Formats: sequence, C-alpha cells, structure tokens
Amino acid sequence: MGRPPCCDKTGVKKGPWTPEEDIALVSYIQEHGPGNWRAVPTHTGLLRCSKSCRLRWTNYLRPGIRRGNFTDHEEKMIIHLQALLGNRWAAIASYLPQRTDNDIKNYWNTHLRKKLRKLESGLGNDGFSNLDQQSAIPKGQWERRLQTDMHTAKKALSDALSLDDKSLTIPTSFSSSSQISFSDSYFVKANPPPPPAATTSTATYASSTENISRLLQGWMKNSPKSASTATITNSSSSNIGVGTKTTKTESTTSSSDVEGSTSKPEAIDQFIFGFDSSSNSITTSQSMSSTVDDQTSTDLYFQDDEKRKDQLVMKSESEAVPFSVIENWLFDESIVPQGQEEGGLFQISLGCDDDEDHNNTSEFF
DNA sequence: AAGGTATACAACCGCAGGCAA
DNA sequence: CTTGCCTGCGGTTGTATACCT
Repeated sequence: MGRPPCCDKTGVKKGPWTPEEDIALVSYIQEHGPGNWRAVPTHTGLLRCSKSCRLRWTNYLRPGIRRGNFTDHEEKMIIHLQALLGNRWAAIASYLPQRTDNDIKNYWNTHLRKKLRKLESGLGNDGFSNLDQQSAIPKGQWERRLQTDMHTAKKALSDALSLDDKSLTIPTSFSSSSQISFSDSYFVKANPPPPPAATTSTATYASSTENISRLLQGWMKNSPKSASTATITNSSSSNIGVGTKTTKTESTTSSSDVEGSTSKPEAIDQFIFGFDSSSNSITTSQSMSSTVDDQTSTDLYFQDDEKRKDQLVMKSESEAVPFSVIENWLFDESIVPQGQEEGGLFQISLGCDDDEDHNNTSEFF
C-alpha cells in the first residue's frame, strides 16, 4: 500500500520561509518543544507541511547552529569523515555538532568535492578517480570486514600511537589504499578557527533568524519544560548540548540518550581522533566542544550516539576515499593560513596526559 | 551597465526505519 | 505479527546572489 503524503499538498505553502513564519514556528516550539511535527502546522496556523516545519527547525532555527564559513578545521574534519563514512551526512554532522547535515552536505557538494577534484587533477588520475563512484564491494561484506578488522585496527592504532613516529597503518578493510601516514603537520599544525564567523551568509534574513536562535538558546537553557522535550546537559558532562532532537523518543522522554552518549564507535573514533578511547584521554564530546571556541554559548546539539554508531558501522567501503591521497592535501602545511598559531586543533593527545586546557581548541585531537 | 553564467544554499522529495496500536 | 504513522536521512531542485564577459 502506498504511503500517504506527509501532508495535504493543496494549500501548502512552499519556498523560502518568511521571518513571520519563523517566529510562529519558534514561538510554538518555545511553548511545546520540538516534536509532534504533524501538529505544528495546525497549531501555528502555518500553511506549511509538518515536514517543512521540522526541516526549517532542524536546519535553520534550532539553537546551537553555526552558520557562515566553515573553518579549515571543519573542512578537514568533513573530508576525513566523508572518506570514512561516505555520504552519511547525519553521521558526519554528529561530529560537527554546530553544523547541520544539510549544511555539510551542501558544503561538500559545492566546495569540497570541487576542491578534491581539482586536487585530483593536479595529482594525477589515481586516487580520487573513484571519489564519487560506488565500489563493487557490497555493504554487508564491508560491514563484516569492518567488524573483523576492528580489533586489528585498534591494535594497529595503539601500536602506532605508542611509537614515536606518527605513521599509522590502517587495515586494508578500511580503505582501498590502506596506508595512512599522518604527517607531523597533521598533529601539530594548528588551524584554529577563524574569528567568530561573521555569519556571512544571507545577511539580513539570516541574522534575524540567528537572533531567533539566540533567543531560543536562552530559552532552552532556562525552560524546565525544555528539559523534557529537549535534551540539555551541562558542558561539565562533556556531552553538552541543547539537544533539540526531534525524534519521538527525545521529545517525549529523557536525556538518556545524551547520558549514554559516552559510547561511541571506538575504532572509528580512533581513526578520526587518533587515540585509544579506552584511555579516556579525550572523549569525542570533548572534541566537539572545541568547535565552539568562537561561540559564547557552549550549548551544542548532539545526535544520538547510538545512532551514530550504527551509522558509522553502516559505512560502505564503496564510498571510501583513499587516505593516502587525501592526506596530501588535507595535511599539507601549505594550506595552513599564515599567521595561524601552532598547537591547535589538530594537536592530538597521543598519550594519556589529558592536562590540556579544556578551553583550548587544541583539545580537539 | 547589461546580460549571461556560475555558485551557494535553502528547501523539497521520497524512501526507509522505528515504534506504537 | 501486521499495519499505519511519524521522523530521519540523502539526493535533488529551485532560486538568489556573485561573478564574468
């Protein structure tokens, strides 16, 4: 049986949202919290379908969203994560809590893919030629291989990290070109985010919605109701966030998913963050907090880590990009803007000494 | 200055999965 | 167990803006 449309298509407004509509939506969410989207259009009087309301909220109005230019660091994160996860934008976004999956997807499609293609043409044909192509390896097979290789990966990483050199050998199952040789610059060169992104995008209207978001941030912090409808924790728990998640469970229940979010896909975290999660040296959430350095509020939005784990595990090798090629660009010192200080975002705490200043963005890695 | 083209981003579409009845 | 609803997600499209000739 066919699925009914999410809403009656007749009389439903489409296209860009007006500030008035935003305000109506935000006001409603302030009162009722996110969720139950089907009821939103009727209660707000908006001539929008529920889906559109949800999308507008999650992609634009939700507090904690950072708009504007992507930092160098974010860019590298995206590329790296895309290589690992493929086009699983939601999973990638969970590592960049201030960015929406839509934003990341757009940024990838408009900037990064182009950039990598350019690089590819500069490097030759091998390497990136399959960037957008699907490999023949079925997902299930990749998953099995991934599981099989988790242990191997972990061991290889801990071995590599325990050594003085910074070369990592990644099991072949993770990447068709299996070797990653992280250059020193990857660990040491810092690419601190630029000054508070002047939120350059869509000047007037965007700023107005940002104001709405800021108002909401305050509301999210203070409203007791929001605690039930949106998962909020303090930054002290490292799983910080104005969780405005919109799933049924979130909107109706607890912060359990945030509390449980200390779990994470270890092996992949190791890939991404370069540490043994069992050492507790850095948590992913801490890592995330580093991206907030240019924000006054540390409230962040976190996706369910369990879900993220699933998403990560679902990664298809077919979407993987050879690291050895990417890294040439990713970690090329030449792209580090001049004047940027060292010891920043990509500084990885290899050992267990976790005495870094937590306000410093260098804790990221 | 005007028209054409390219780019960036917001929004839409439709499928898939989870969940409750 | 089945069914239907709701939401999440990724791909795609539409449009405003920037850039170029």
